[in-house]
Amino acid sequence: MPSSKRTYTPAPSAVPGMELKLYYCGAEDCTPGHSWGPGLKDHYKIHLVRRGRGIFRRGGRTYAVTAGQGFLIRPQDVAYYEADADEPWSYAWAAFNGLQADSFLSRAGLGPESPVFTCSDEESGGLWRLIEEMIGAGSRPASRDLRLLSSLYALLGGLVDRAENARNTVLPGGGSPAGEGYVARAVAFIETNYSRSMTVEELAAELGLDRKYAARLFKEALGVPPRQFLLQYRMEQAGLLLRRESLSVAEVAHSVGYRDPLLFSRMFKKVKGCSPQAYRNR
DNA sequence: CTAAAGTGCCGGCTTAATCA
DNA sequence: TGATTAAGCCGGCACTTTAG
Repeated sequence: MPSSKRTYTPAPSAVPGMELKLYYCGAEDCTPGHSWGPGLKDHYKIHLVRRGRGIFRRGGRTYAVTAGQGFLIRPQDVAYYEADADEPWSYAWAAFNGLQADSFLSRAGLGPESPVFTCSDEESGGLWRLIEEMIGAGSRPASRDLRLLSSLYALLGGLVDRAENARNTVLPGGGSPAGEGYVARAVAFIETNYSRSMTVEELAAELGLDRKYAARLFKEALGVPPRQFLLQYRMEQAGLLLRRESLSVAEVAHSVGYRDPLLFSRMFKKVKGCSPQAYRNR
């Protein structure tokens, strides 16, 4: 009888650990002035501050972070953080990576330009508990991997909910300026749509705002207009892709939303100061 | 070269604060 | 409590600049 070979190859996203994978987690009551960095990591890491305060620096900006807030370090971010000298923070962290990590974080409104988030007491308590669960998962080896992944998904789910709550509570007279929720959504939209030809008009429609008004809020919050931000973001991504020798410049161009490779090269040179080919050769 | 994007100015609308 | 004023939000219009 001829043997019939039967195979099943799951899609990458269905392989446990490819979509989302926990690297490590922990919690610490820091000593005054305790710091890390400046340095970079090859994965995502979320810190959640339970008590005290400190600073987080990334991309030339410094953020004061206090209890109830958290911050995100992204792969290849040059980051630095330091506990306050008088009221050092106690925080918990979860480090992870995976194909879906970036898109989940975008949904949570956490992008390169918005690495700090603020929770209500209730939200913060819930997220803290999840990290405690992760830390405790080691005591049950049989189900450890499943429990860790489950808690990690719940943690990201909690962050997405938090972003949604923040959006709904952003009203005139509320704590933060009305534009911030919109801007976080705009950044998330750009991060998930940069690889195709997208327009600012489309971005504004996504937010339910007039194009000009959306652009104004964007520039006020981030200092650059939306299209400029999109351009820079595309070129950052292109730079990463160019380091992979296997992709041609034309393929990189298409990957970051350019139909015309010549135009891509022109824009790349404008932003990075050298042609894509020269950039790769370095 | 054209369409899209950015910007300044203006004015309508809503909300909040103040006062008679 | 109703009128008045001030401030912020938001979109229209007209114009210039720039990406594609």
